[in-house]
Amino acid sequence: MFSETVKSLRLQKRLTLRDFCDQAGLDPSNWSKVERGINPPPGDVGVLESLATFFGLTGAEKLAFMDQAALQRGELPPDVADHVLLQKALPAFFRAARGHELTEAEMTNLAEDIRKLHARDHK
Amino acid sequence: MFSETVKSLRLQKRLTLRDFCDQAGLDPSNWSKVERGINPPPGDVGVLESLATFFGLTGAEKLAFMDQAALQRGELPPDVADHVLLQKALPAFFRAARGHELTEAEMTNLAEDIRKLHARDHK
DNA sequence: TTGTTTGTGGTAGAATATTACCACACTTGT
DNA sequence: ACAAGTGTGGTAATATTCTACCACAAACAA
Repeated sequence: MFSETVKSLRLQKRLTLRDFCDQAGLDPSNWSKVERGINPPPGDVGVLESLATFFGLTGAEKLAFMDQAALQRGELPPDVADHVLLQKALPAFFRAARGHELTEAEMTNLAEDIRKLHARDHK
Repeated sequence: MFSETVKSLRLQKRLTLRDFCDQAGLDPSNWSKVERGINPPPGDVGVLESLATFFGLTGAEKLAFMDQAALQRGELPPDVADHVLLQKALPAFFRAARGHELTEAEMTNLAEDIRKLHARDHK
């Protein structure tokens, strides 16, 4: 997820791994492993933000980027982690989905339904 | 969440903190902080499982217990963490809820709606 | 071949996070 | 007052995670 994303973003900029790391202030060896999912994404939010800036990500794109990093680390995004009410909904969400074999399309639909539900509840 | 849960479970068994820790093989000082949310819940799954067993939790109760521990640590439950398809839905879920002030009741409804949606999609 | 550039593996060191130890204050009971 | 039991604060020790360094192999070029 995060690994594929950062690699593809780097390649879009036509940068070699070393050049990219030079410009972004990262260690090439470590980053090579990050891009392959061997090492975890950086945990430091500052590093992630500078990466997002480097790639020109803003708004929703940037948020998704940060979320991907957290999720690949097996963590909750920081703003979710201290969103008390949202956290209360998460166990129910896990319960609903756990143990089911869902196709990717079904999952996408479910996610979209959630969004719509939310919009309806708050119109 | 986890902190309140374990404290209330211990009190239900009418155990002092020290007695409980003796029986469960935990350090009283650390556990005191865990019950107050100062120290994080144990990260070791084995420890959590033996706690669940000690409290007589099984099935859904046990899962919820494990989820609470992970969430209070700001982590995803391990089985969720490597549930690829579920992970794909999470960013959408975060996006849907982020930045909104939801009442607890609304959150509960949302969670319930998710459950129903899921059931419908798979009937 | 020789030199460069690319990505990668292994691992030591640093940085963090977790746990355990010890001493203390506060109660309660004798 | 004393003793025993309760929970807690501070911090040292430990364990874990993360990062950076170095050397290497493959591909490519001169």
